[in-house]
Amino acid sequence: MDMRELNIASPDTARRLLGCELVRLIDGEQVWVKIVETEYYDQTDAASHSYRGRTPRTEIMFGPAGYLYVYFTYGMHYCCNIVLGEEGAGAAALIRAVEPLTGIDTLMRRRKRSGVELTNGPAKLCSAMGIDRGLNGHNLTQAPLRLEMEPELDASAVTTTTRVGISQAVDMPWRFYISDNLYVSRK
DNA sequence: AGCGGGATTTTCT
DNA sequence: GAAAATCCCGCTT
Repeated sequence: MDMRELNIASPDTARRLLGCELVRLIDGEQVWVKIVETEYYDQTDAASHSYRGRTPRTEIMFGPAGYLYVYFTYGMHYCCNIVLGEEGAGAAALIRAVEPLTGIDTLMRRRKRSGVELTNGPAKLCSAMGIDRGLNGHNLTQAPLRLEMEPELDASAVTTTTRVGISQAVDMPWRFYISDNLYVSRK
């Protein structure tokens, strides 16, 4: 159960992150959340930021696994990924939804929402958890944002679908979510 | 419940 | 100059 499992650039690794936890230290409180929805992107994938090779934005995506890749989009939102694969792979798992476990008050203060609306989307969870440009390139073995590996979920608990919000490579079945989880962005 | 538009800025063509 | 790994609000049905 350690982060070396992230060194394989494969959709399976994005699925593997389901059920793992993120520990965010913010406003003096430890906020624990469980990852419940991910999508896989890599350099061979026309929908991926890494598709056209290294750029200033995608530099982190081409680095070692276990680091956070944060991007800004639609002039307004941040989304975060966990970098996967060996250096140079340009692969990552977009975190699309998480389930809050502790620190819900802290998340509500930042998000100005409650219930599933706290974290049931990639930009929503970044807003709730205070993830922005400042955490781009952050090493997830360290505070203030840590990844905690958990046992792999049984395949029967996971749903696999095509990805959300893209216009290229729309048929790749690279979105994964915990089937019965309320925080999944959409079913 | 579902559709359409606006917000707002980075990135690449 | 246009599109973008999104979200929210208001209007219609």
